Amino acid sequence: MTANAAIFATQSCEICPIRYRAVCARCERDELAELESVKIYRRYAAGQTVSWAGDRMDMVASVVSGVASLTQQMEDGRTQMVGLLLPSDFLGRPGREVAAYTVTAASELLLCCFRRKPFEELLRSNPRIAGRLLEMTLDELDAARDWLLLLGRKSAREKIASLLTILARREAALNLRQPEGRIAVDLPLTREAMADYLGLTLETVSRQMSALKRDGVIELDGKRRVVIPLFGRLVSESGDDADGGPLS
Amino acid sequence: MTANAAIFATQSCEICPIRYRAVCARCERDELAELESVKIYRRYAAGQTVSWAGDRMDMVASVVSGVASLTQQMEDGRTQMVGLLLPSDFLGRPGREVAAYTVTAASELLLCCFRRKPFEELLRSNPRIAGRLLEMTLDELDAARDWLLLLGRKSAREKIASLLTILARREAALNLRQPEGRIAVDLPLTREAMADYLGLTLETVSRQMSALKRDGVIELDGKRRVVIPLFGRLVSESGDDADGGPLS
DNA sequence: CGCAATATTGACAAGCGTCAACTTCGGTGG
DNA sequence: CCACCGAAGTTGACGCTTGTCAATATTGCG
Repeated sequence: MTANAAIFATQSCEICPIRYRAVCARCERDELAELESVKIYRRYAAGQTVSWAGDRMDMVASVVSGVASLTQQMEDGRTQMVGLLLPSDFLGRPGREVAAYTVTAASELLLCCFRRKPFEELLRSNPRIAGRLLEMTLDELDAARDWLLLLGRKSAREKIASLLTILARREAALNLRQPEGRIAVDLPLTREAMADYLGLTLETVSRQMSALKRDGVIELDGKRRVVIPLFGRLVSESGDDADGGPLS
Repeated sequence: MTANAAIFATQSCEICPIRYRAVCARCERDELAELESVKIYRRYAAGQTVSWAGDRMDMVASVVSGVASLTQQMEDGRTQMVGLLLPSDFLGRPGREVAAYTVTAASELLLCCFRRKPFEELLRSNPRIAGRLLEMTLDELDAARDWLLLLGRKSAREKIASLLTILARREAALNLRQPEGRIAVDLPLTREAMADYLGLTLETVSRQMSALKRDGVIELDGKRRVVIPLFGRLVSESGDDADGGPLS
């Protein structure tokens, strides 16, 4: 992780907003105390790069608040987002020296960082942390597989509807609710970042957002806030079957 | 895992072809003996379904030989492959009751199966198995992220070249070699399965295979064997930068 | 040898990308 | 408080890549 990140004073794990969803979720009080002594908070401004593909990676981290994106680039500049990290998600790969992807703060971002080597030691010694990381990695793999379906088989309109559905579900999950009826969703991504997520151009994203608005599926409140008058309607536009699954 | 699979006699783990790559790779002799007493081999014919999305999943398994595919389907029938499991890959998700994807034998397939519940107990008690599974899951997540780039940003021609490159690398890895110069690769997939992997139609796959042949990038020896006169040429057609990485 | 499954090829159309002009937003400084 | 400016977003015209539908060829198996 590179410089320019503001470093903040350590705060108590007990009152941490991601206490029960992050990699430390299963830890007991005494284990938290151990983590607390070695963690470092880092804050990044929207748009700032957290680390470049190819950089040495000496840290792993949890996203405390904000949104980070992982992206991959081809030589000619074509860009694909390959990870969208929301609060409680884990960043970094134990056992890897060199970052495989570029990490960018999509919005203001707060990370809870650990030095990689000591964290790897914890993974070996603490089955609660190792088990939770395995579970989170399996969840991420499932999410990646849904993303494969989105990229490989969905139309531009379905892709947009799917992304809005995902964001609505994650936002609702933080409030321990199911999304339904009329809801508002924050869009922490620019049109270009949405395009990189969806394998589209930003022009196509813009056109399909306009089309969904014209058809009454969404309303725009500024550029970065979307109101969904009827959540079920959006889901049916996404091409997925209704429920959203009993997963997680 | 459903019926119709032939069940074979237990064979020694010591001489297993995937001994040093599978989930059991780090186990010691005595641990292998424990696994040996509970494993069951199952064999499936090409085209046979191993398990349907939504089925109860009471087993997990390692692919011993052959190829299995994981696929996801939309209500209207659009199909996307979301996993291609080759020898040593792990099948199933500890902690999940119900299969999320349909598993099909793409070629003749031999699985080394364990009942899920006892395997979950092993994960808790045996850090060698848990650690290896975490490592394999992280590798799969990386592979899925490369796949996202392929689906989101590559042309049909680049997609085909990428798939052939992946298969060549995996086949070479089994023989502990680096692919280079003139090599032959088995194609364990039909044109339709290739299309499902690549997010294309089978017609586009067929056309691009013909184009690569016309341009001298590949030669066809029957439908299911591809000769690559110059591996580097194929890689440059794939859109990836040369090396293929020091990964794994 | 014949049939069904698999693969190839062609003609055409649709969806999305490209290039370009224009508009809106949001923050800064006068 | 408002005017200005650059960044972000929208819209239009057009063309290319890939999908669709259909006919034909090839393969492998009984």
